[in-house]
Amino acid sequence: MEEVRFKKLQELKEKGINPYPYRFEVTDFIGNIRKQYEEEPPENYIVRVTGVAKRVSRTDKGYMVRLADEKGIEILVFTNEEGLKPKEKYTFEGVLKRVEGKLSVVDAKLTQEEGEEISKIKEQFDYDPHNRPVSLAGRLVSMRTMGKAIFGHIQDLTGKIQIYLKKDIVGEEKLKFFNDYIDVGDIVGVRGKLFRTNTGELTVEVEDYELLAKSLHPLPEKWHGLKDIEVRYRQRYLDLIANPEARRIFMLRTKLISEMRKFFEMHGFIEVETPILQPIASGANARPFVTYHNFLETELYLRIAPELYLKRLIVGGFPRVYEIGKNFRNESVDRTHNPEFTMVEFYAAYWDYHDLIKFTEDMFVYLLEKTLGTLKVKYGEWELDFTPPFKKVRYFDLLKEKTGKDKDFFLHDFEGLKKLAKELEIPDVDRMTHAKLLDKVFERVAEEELIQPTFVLDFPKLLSPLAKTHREDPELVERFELIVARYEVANAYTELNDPFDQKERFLQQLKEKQMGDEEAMDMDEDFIRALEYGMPPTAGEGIGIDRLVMILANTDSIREVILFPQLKPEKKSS
RNA sequence: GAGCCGGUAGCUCAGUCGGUAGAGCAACGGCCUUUUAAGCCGUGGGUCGCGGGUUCGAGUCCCGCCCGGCUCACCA
Repeated sequence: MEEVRFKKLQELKEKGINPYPYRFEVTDFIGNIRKQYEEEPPENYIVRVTGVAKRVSRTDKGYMVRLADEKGIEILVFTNEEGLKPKEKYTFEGVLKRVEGKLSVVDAKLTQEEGEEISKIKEQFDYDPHNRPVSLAGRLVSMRTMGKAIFGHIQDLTGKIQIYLKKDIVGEEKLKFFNDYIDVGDIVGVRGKLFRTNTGELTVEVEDYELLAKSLHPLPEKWHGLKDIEVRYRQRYLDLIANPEARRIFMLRTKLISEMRKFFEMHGFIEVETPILQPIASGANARPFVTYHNFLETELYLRIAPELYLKRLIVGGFPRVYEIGKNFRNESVDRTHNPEFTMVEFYAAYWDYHDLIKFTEDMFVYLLEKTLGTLKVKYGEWELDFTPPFKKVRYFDLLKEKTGKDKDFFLHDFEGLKKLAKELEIPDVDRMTHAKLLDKVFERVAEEELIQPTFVLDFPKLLSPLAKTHREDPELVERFELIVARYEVANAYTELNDPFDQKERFLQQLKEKQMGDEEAMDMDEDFIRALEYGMPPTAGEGIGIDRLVMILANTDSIREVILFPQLKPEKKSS
């Protein structure tokens, strides 16, 4: 198949036609053009339509019916009704919605009552484009040749639009060229006028077109798309071409990050960049990647967190900073972990963690309204409600509620805690430090049930070497985690700015490391020195972007929200 | 790292008890000037993930390996 296309490519070159030309004047993105002539139906707009079923197709869940009225105007109906037959007349009641740009009736049910004409409904939301001239470009994703005319769809990131070439307008030669040399998958540019076909679809009547790039490989199948998960990740470009859901998720991700930047800017934060190559990997509990700089003759680590650098900037007098960027952790890869992942970390001088709670709620409300337009998010079986104030619960209150044991037990009865952990069937209990064990027990008994957005407040000090001691309890720190759908989405605290206390905490971490905790933090002497110059009272927070996108996109795999997730290299079979 | 599941045409998938490797879409040739999962007639297309073994005979059974998915263990 590739050979046929390669032959076409050769022939084009022989004809003196460049199959890879330099530019094409585009008047707009396809989606923008469609938006101008297509109105979005209101939420939950119920319609009743009557028409003849022209085709009944099975989909993943139910059936898709192409329904036409007497004038031939068509609408798509998605239904679970069984036994529908083509050429029969039906009336459906359902919700009017655009599916991939086309007006459709979803969740439709058969009804005996009188239905409206399809054309009446479509007129309200699909406008006449009045032969407006356009120049559009995109990938040809389908083609239907009809002798002296050709239909097809071209697609860009923003949408699809039908193109129509007929002999009378485009000319015999150009029509033949399209038939002979243009394939599904090629990038083409078209110039022509917008009109609606007999069935009501917005279409470019092509006056002239250009091949903009030849595609040598066939595209994935148009109906089932690309399902092979491995190919979807390894060749993400194919996934993006073939699967609208993939495009939707990454558009959502882009939108979220862009709105996040706006929100920070609105609140006086400036965006900064701190080193990814760091001589000391500290600021989080994780194993780093190690690399080597030839000229400096030194080992460097890919950062596991930007925290200690961002706080140096607070010392330097930047009162509100944020950084959106990658962190790298050399741990295993699974459904919720990629070796490189995106976090936003932000720090505000003169705030404490109470300010951050409010700020976080405000930010989530803002982001949700800008991206999904709702505070109630469907995630798997659950409906997550982000209406503030979010639930708040103190760390040890939650533990006490679940286990009946109090803070004293967890912090001072190491042997008792071990026994409890064993009862909870936590593995490798005997090899864990006190801090690690406490963390595990909390995860096992408490996080399981934290589905709705919940702030867990006031963590034990031994789990938080960079957080400031709680003003009311020396065994706690002023820290919270925001947990949503069992994921730790945000982690924040009033920052420790006492250099002596900070040094003690690092020393404690070194002890933990010696006791076998590979992820304990390293001492950063210069960071201590920075604190000695004086860091104002400060609050800081990190939000995991990937996990947040997972929740908004309603997916349970981090690989669905990272464009190019890490996979093992493909082995060449040579 | 352990357990379970998967890998068959470009894509989506069938493949019975071990007995000639299949369908739809895509491709190729023909017909067709408002089609839309277009339609109609015809044609070609396979390292059955890789390597070994058992067998007269392996996509199918056995062993090893590669890649992916899920679950578990660790980081978020």
